[in-house]
Amino acid sequence: MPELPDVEVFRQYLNATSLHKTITDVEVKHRLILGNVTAEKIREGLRGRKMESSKRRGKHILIHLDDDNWFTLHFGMTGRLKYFKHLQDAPEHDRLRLEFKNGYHLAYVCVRLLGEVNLVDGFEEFIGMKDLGPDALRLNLTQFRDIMEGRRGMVKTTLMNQSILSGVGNIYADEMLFQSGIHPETKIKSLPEEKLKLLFDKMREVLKTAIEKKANPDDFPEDFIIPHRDEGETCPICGGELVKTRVSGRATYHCPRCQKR
DNA sequence: AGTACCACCTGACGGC
DNA sequence: TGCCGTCAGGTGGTAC
Repeated sequence: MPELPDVEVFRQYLNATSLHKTITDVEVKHRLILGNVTAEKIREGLRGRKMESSKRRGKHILIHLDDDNWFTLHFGMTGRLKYFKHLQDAPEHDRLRLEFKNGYHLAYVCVRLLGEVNLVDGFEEFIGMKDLGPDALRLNLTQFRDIMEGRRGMVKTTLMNQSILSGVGNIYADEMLFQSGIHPETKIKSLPEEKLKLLFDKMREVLKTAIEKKANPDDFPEDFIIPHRDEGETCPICGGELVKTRVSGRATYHCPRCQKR
């Protein structure tokens, strides 16, 4: 689930439910989701604090606390947030749970424990620690060209490299390449200028559309490939059969007719 | 710089 | 029904 659009939706959810409320209790329910902090530090750092605002960089949410520290969330492959009142409504697999003064709770849910929470002094310090490239939605065409300049890798692998640009994952990489008519294994350096611009435009369009639709594939436009990522499914544009391959170890779907090498 | 492979985890699913 | 291999939208390390 959690690529840039999903994480942006989580951030909006957090903003709508959990800002400006005093945190009265913190429960770390599983240590594997802790980054460079101990359970003690998380508890001490959050208890009595309020979350005042949030930012997103790639697939990370950074929450500004009222003591000027930052509480960060990453969701791995299976993370999400859930705000609820009564403990009997607590979701399964919640790994961190905050309680607010109003009696409500915010759960950080992460089935596979591949996500991570952190507590850091500064925004930039965190970005540096994770070596995150510019956010895929806050990047202009010139910056995009500069970033891609001179790269010898495959286009899909490059799009998913969080140090080069952050936010694009396996699913949405497939979508923007499909919308651009680019084969996922195309070498960056062999992409003509206008194809690179098209990819930039489609990257933004796909991410923005997904956010508008609350990252729910059921509501995606008819011509999106995401709802058709499955064996034996057909291309929503030409009707041909989609092909599943593996690109840098990740399941990849494309339409051989619409995305020629 | 780029790639291939392994590892970290849990849960769902298909085959037998 | 139950066991087993395989796979899953992320990332990091290592070896080539």
